[in-house]
Amino acid sequence: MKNKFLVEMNSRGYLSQCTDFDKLKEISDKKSISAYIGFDCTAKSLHVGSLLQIMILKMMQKYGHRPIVLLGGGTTLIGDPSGKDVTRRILEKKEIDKNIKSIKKVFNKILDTSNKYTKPIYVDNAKWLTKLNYIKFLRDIGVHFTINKMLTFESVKLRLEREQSLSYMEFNYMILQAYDFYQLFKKNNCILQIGGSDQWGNIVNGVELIRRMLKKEAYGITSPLITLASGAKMGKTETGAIWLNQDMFSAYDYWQFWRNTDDRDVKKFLNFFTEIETNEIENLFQKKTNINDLKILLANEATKILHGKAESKKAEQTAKDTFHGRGLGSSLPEILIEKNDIIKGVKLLDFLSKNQIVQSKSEARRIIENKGFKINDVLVDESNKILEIANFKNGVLKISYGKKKHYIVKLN
RNA sequence: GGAGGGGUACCAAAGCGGUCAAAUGGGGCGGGCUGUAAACCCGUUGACUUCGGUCUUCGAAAGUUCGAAUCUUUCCCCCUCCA
Repeated sequence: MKNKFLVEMNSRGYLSQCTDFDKLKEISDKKSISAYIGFDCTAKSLHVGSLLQIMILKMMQKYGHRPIVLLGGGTTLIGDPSGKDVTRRILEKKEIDKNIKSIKKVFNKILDTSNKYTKPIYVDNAKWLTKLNYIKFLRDIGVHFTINKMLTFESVKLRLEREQSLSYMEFNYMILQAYDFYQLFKKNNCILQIGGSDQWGNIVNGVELIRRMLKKEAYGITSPLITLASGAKMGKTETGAIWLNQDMFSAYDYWQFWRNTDDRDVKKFLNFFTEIETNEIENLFQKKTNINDLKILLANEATKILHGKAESKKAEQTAKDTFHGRGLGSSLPEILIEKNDIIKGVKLLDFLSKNQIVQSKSEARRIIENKGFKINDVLVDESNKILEIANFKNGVLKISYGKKKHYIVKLN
């Protein structure tokens, strides 16, 4: 049962680099192991950029291995310079703790929490990092790191080359991350650290620290950087990030995000973000299944993993109603409005900007001029349009902004 | 420490006394075509507006002028070269 873990990692494309693939395979084939991934807690929610890592943890569970989720309450206090060319905002502990609580929700949704052998363990490195004694730390841990080597790391080199400042605080990040791995190895018998490809240097540091301090072997794996066909960065649109927490990004929007995948990325995404067997995915493509059906499959499966089957079904139905029928989907965002206000007369412009559908009235005007708004599928052709009772059908009205954004307005 | 170059909208970059709410390109948004994709084409991209205009923007502050992104002064920040 356990013996396919690394094989599937590979076939799904989760695997980029590994410190010792054969040895790790040998170990993980034989027994259940624990592996950890660290997550950054700079925001209230993770976004799809972190989803690949979470999928890896989920897959481990399938093969009987135990995921350890490190929510970096300690390291977030410092800020990882990897992949960043500017120092990040420094957060306060209180804010970080709030973020951790919020981020945890997503893991509990995606990962299997019912099996006591593979149930995820949550750790917060603030627990040990904030208690470190500086001198002791330097003597015990610091001796194992040479500045010579640290300077050769990509994250450091990049900053130095561009003559962008790298504070001493940030410079220490990699040591702290290595120390995390050492702690988890010792306390939780965690022999593997997984991370994005930008984490390779940090992970290797941990492996080496463990070898030096404990004379034991630990392992590291990195997942590839996801590249989109368009060349854009995964999960970040101009409008904002694709958040995983439902209160920041609805299940319907999430479903839509996957439904709108570029043709060229569909196969990759099915492998990355669903649990459909690799050879089955291959089959679907062999059979030349309609690409739009595959996108729906992708949206359904991906949404199911994060938001559950019911939400996923609802989103699919809403999409069907909205795009193929003329109905009102139940997952569309709803806006309540007082009946009395409507009787008095509400300017469409005011309504749109007040409810954050657009940023300003000027923007709303422009979009109306560009034929961008519809009320109950009828084009709005005057910018001074006033919402009237007559526009409501059974107390409900649909406003469409472009082809894809729809809002249900209900009388209160 | 010395010499020079520069900070313009989401980004890049022009403008260098009025015709500048600021060329052009990228990105975004809307429309067309389509398949809720890509490519392509068109429009749009500071706010408010009774659609006549009005108000706030070109690193910051002060000044010159009827009038400043453009000139002057001070300050802040970046970059290049030399030591």
